[in-house]
Amino acid sequence: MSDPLREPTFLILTALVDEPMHGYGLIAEVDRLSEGRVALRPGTLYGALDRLTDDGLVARDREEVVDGRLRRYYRLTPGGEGALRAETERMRRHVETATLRLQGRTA
Amino acid sequence: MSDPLREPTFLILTALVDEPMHGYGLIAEVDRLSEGRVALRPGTLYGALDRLTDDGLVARDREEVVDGRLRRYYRLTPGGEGALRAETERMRRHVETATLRLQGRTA
DNA sequence: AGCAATATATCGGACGCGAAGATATGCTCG
DNA sequence: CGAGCATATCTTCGCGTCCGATATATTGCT
Repeated sequence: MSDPLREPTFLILTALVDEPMHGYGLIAEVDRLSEGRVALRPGTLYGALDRLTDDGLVARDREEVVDGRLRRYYRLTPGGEGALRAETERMRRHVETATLRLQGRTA
Repeated sequence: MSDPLREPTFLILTALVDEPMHGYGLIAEVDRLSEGRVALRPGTLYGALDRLTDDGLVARDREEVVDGRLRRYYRLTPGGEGALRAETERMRRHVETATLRLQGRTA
């Protein structure tokens, strides 16, 4: 398999599951998804979107101009959804493993 | 809070929950914990142990010589256990969030 | 008029990981 | 008995992702 996704990348993909979003909108959505814990920075965001586009996990969607400002939308590709599912499952296993170990805490 | 732990680091801490282990032993234990999915490399392992020691998440334990070879043991510190618990909880939230989104998949 | 918010983008540095290799010892099997 | 493999630690170098900072442009709000 591939490398684990880092936290910002994981949350970007998660945010795009429901519907296409534009970059700046993702900042607010990731903030919401993470309950204020993850504040996406521009450098991280746009770098990640370029990379994910190159890797085929997201794709450029429509463009809109609202209030004279360009919004560039991105959507999750099937490959991106698959990657997110795989990553979620990987994390789920690790959480399970660690939780079990931390419960049986006697040594 | 602090930065997320990367996968190898997370598994090293998890492996040390039960009892102190030496570096080379951790390679086998992480392999087992991850069901063969994560093969810890020497560069990653010893780099991580030095870093985690500096950060106070693990500490040097006893040293043994077995068959003429030195074994340098490390143990999880209270701070290390706390960091592992926090990280596990963080991942658990992300897994939950992503799982919910992926389930309600209609768009 | 001026400042915050919206929206995109780029650049440099930090940091963890992986690949590769160096070094040393002892066990095993042909 | 000798060669190779497993055990055990450690270092160096490059890469990828993220962050901090900065740049630029437009509109809304006070």
